[in-house]
Amino acid sequence: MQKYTNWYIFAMLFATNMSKAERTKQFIVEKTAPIFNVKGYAGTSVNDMMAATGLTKGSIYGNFRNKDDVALAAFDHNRKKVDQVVRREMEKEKSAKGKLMVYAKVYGNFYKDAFPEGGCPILNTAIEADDTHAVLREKAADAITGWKNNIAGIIQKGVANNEFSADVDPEQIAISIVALIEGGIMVAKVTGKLNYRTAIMKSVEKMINDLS
Amino acid sequence: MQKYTNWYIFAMLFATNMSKAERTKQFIVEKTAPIFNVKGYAGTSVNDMMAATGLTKGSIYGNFRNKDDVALAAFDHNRKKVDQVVRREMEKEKSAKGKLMVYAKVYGNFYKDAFPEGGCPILNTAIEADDTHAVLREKAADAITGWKNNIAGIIQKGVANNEFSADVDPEQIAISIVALIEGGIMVAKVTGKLNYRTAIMKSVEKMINDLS
DNA sequence: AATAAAATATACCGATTGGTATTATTTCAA
DNA sequence: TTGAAATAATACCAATCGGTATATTTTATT
Repeated sequence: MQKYTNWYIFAMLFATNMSKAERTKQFIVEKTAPIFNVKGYAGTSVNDMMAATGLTKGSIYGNFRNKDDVALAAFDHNRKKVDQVVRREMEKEKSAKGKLMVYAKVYGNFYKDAFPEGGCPILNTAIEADDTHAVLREKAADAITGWKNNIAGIIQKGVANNEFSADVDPEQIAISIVALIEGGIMVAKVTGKLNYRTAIMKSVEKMINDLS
Repeated sequence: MQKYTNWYIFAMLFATNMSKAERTKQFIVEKTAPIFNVKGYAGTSVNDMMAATGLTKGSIYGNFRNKDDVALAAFDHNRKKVDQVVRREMEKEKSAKGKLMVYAKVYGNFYKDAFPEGGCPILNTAIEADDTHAVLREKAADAITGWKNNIAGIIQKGVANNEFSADVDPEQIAISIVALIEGGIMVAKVTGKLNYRTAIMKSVEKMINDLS
């Protein structure tokens, strides 16, 4: 009579539930992520989220506990979007210098679609959250440190195979490249001047070239 | 009978009015400026402004048309605060290199009181306002460009008296120094790591040293 | 097709938002 | 000291805030 064990039924229900829930959750995140990146956390209202998704409060709050949860997921989503482009472009490069130059290219806006609306989510989140939202601030800080470690690792490999000179300080250069790029994004975005961006990216390239 | 002409009475009343009004306006700006710099424009409420000043709405709205006006004045105030420290320190320096190094020193946090609570107001305002508040965005953009011009002018003088080599591009270096410093402030603030800040400021110094 | 559950919509909540009109108080010249 | 103007405090406004409880519709399983 009983075709399925209780365990199986439970598992299927659970799995179905999860996959559907995850689908709508993903939908909400995708639609709200650019808004959080443009208006910021404090500037984005639940009404904005409803307008962006076409869903009602009940639907949104059925999938997320509160605005915070959506904002956190939206940041992760925005970050992943940039990361994917960087990783994809970096795989094409063999040399350490080539890999480092990917950052200058991606953040120098040669790949416009790399960034979500509103610019670099790490930068935006760092500035808004550093004094007001501990969890978001730590997420932004982790992103910075991870990025720095990534660059430092590439530099170290370049030193190891004599592509770069031995007396460079990988950590110092790595965090400086991060700062220069992020500062460049801010400057270029707020002034809207393309030549500012290209000038700063030239400095990034010089910083990389000075390694060898 | 009439000791004073109508014009004189009007002038005195006007002057008195202005000076008193300016005093309370100044008070409101001074007290709210750090809050705008920490919480941002969208994150700062009229209640916050009342709490910071100890004044009521009637008093605040009697001196400012709306929240916008206070925010604009607060930005100018915060900017001036940083500018004053920079200018004061720069007067002590004679050489072009010495003058440029002032930025590394001031923004490298050797003068902690130079910045209002919340960090660099130009950076904070640029990030929040670039997509949401045209007037504030332009103020931030003007600050960036003015700062860049200031640095470029110093470099040009350094080139003119052979302190720097003739083949440097003052504009390119100037905007890059701005970007590196602002990016450095963001990185240092969000991570809280002092060694990040010192590493980045070392790169600023290198950028300046490379001029000669 | 029936049913249970999951997803979404509706309607509402108290609190807070930015802002205003009015009243009370302070300031200051005459 | 007084009277008028300047300033600040009070009380109130509609709108919106983030969030919740309940009702309705969709979805999936047997």
